[in-house]
Amino acid sequence: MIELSKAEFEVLDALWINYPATASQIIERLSDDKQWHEKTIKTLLGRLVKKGALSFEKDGRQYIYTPCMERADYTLKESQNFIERFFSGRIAPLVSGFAKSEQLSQQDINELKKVIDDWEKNQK
Amino acid sequence: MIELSKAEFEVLDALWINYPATASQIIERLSDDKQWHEKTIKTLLGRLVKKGALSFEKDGRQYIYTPCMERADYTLKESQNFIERFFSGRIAPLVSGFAKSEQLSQQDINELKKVIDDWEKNQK
DNA sequence: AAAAATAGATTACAGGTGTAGTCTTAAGTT
DNA sequence: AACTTAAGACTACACCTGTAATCTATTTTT
Repeated sequence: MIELSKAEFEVLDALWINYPATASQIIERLSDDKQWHEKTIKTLLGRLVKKGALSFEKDGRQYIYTPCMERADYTLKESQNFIERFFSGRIAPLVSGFAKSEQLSQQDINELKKVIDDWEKNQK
Repeated sequence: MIELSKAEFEVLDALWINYPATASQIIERLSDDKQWHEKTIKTLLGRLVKKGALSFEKDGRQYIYTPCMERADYTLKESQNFIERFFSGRIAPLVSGFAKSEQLSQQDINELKKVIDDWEKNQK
């Protein structure tokens, strides 16, 4: 699995919003939430390319970036990893922790029920 | 929130198994799964103390360590953080990702149902 | 008592990370 | 044509991390 740092992930996440995209577009998207210097983001783009998380094509002297993987695939792997490390690979204890500390809303519950429902339909 | 590295967490996790405990006990516990050198573990214990994750009392020239927080509290915070970063704070998409990629067993489903059930009882 | 083992403290060191600054070169502007 | 701007490449640098080795002082052991 490609290992990304927090900051690298956030840059990739900005690209996932819509791609392919240029560095300036990505910088633009990140400017709302982050106070990152343009140079910082470019460094991170370079590192992402080096790690194989992004590819690019040249357009004049600009690069047009594209992610090398889908967000859902990446987050799934990260989730598995996380749940393995903290909950021995079982997902219910994580949810249970949220429930016990009142972190679950009725909406969360409804969504979870739907996930379970869909899963069960799929088993038939 | 105290930020722990992967290795630091694993050392703390060995202490959570049973505490208070001495460095040698922790080293002993970790020896099954890890090929860490004794010195490595002691370095990590030192860093955990410095970060405020552990405290200790002296017993002769040994230290007797105790975690400064509970495992459930720590993992809850990590979970919140994780879910915030990858799923905008909503838990269902994480579970849904597992479901879609066939990562859920019947046992997981049963456990999740129980969590939901308990939650609903608690609402009444 | 001298020697050896051991506890923790201090030091080491390469690779990752956050956060840019400087360099080089090409494109746009005057 | 000369000047300025902007794109990416390269460099920087402190702190974190994994992974110990060495130092110092105290117990054990012989």
